Amino acid sequence: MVGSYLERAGYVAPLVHTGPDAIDTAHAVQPDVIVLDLGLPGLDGVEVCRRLRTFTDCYILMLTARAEEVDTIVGLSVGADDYLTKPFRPRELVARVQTLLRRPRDQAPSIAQPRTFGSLTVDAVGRRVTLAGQPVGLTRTEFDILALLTASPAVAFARRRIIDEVWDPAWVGDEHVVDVHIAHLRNKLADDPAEPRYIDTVRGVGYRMVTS
Amino acid sequence: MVGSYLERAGYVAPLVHTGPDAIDTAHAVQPDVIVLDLGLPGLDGVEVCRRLRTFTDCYILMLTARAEEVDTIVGLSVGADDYLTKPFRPRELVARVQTLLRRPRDQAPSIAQPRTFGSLTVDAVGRRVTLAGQPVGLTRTEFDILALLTASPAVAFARRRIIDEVWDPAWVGDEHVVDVHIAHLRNKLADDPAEPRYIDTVRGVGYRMVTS
DNA sequence: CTGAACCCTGAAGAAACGATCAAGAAGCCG
DNA sequence: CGGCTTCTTGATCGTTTCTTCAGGGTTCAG
Repeated sequence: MVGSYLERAGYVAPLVHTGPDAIDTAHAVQPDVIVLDLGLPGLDGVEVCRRLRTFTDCYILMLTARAEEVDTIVGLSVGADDYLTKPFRPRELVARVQTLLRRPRDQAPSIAQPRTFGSLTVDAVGRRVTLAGQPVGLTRTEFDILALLTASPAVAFARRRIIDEVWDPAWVGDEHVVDVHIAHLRNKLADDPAEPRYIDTVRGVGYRMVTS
Repeated sequence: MVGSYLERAGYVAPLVHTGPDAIDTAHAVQPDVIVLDLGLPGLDGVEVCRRLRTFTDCYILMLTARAEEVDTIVGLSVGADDYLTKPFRPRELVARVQTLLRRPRDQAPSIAQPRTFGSLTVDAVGRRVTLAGQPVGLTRTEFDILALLTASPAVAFARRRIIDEVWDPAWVGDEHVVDVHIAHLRNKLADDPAEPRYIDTVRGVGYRMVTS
């Protein structure tokens, strides 16, 4: 469906159905735009995107399932230029592609690099955290909070903001859940709240990464 | 809602509510991104977009009602760079804006920068204050007052105004609480009320940043 | 010059806040 | 369906922060 609409709009649109094929084909044809379905079998779509970004700076338009909004945010941070949530209308897709092609090109695509804070390393794409080289086992929520904080280390995040981004804006409940997860995080990172090396408490507001 | 989310994300986001206002404001502030609601009264949103394009090449993100797919196509053809259909989640909007701003631009994006007054630096997003490079530990209220004053250094803020903005318009109590917090602030900033370098007393009114 | 209004500041009680723990609920995996 | 992990709630405790109050200084108008 995607391919036929793009071709009817005048584009040459080779189709592949697996992640490895996508990477091979991208190498071979050097496309201007890649429409990437996150539901691709054989390899995680985000991972495909990251790999594509290692050798091409062409536009990447992601297709995601409506349910996973988090994916879209990750997608954009991983180097995608735009995304569409399913179900979408074919004309929308075509319009997006056209818009992308009207744009000037980015010379330096931003690949989500692992971020380091002292001996702490946060790999947002691989969802891995290491402390002094040792892997740290974090739960999903703990990781997401840490990923959010480390993504913008200069920003003081309000509890509500953390909830909006990590949970869902529609979430209802006590904002201080965040505190508990932060406590667990600090515990696992051997971080003393009174003398924090990683996570700062911003009293009356929320939390922020320590930037010395 | 749109404005508050963008501001929380660190952007300066003036709000206007009619098409003519949008055009005037765009002329005045030369924005990096315009978020344009197609449902704007007073002028057809598409027409507003067309007129904006006559004098600016900033990014335009359109907000449209889900029902009108045609609008989105027209919108893109008329010069919008992206669009979102309502209802959308605030995070989506912020992510889209951020993606737009990651694109190569002629000028640097105007993300809220730390403000400096002599050797005083106020970082509103990170909620950090430094004096001659040294971090200053402010309480929430102290910081909020300073952030308010520095946001509009030319404005003399009445005590009541400060309370409305920093506390809550519903707050009841003695307006002169502000004085106490100002005193603490001045103390921490080594600011002498008789010879203020940062915070001026406006007798009978309130306080204002020193503008030398 | 003088009184009244206004402002500054220190101190102390009151309120708010954050860290932590434990227990129950919910979710996930086999 | 269990067993296990993870999440959420609620309560407690120590600490920080806010507010009030009062005394004393400063400014301004008459």
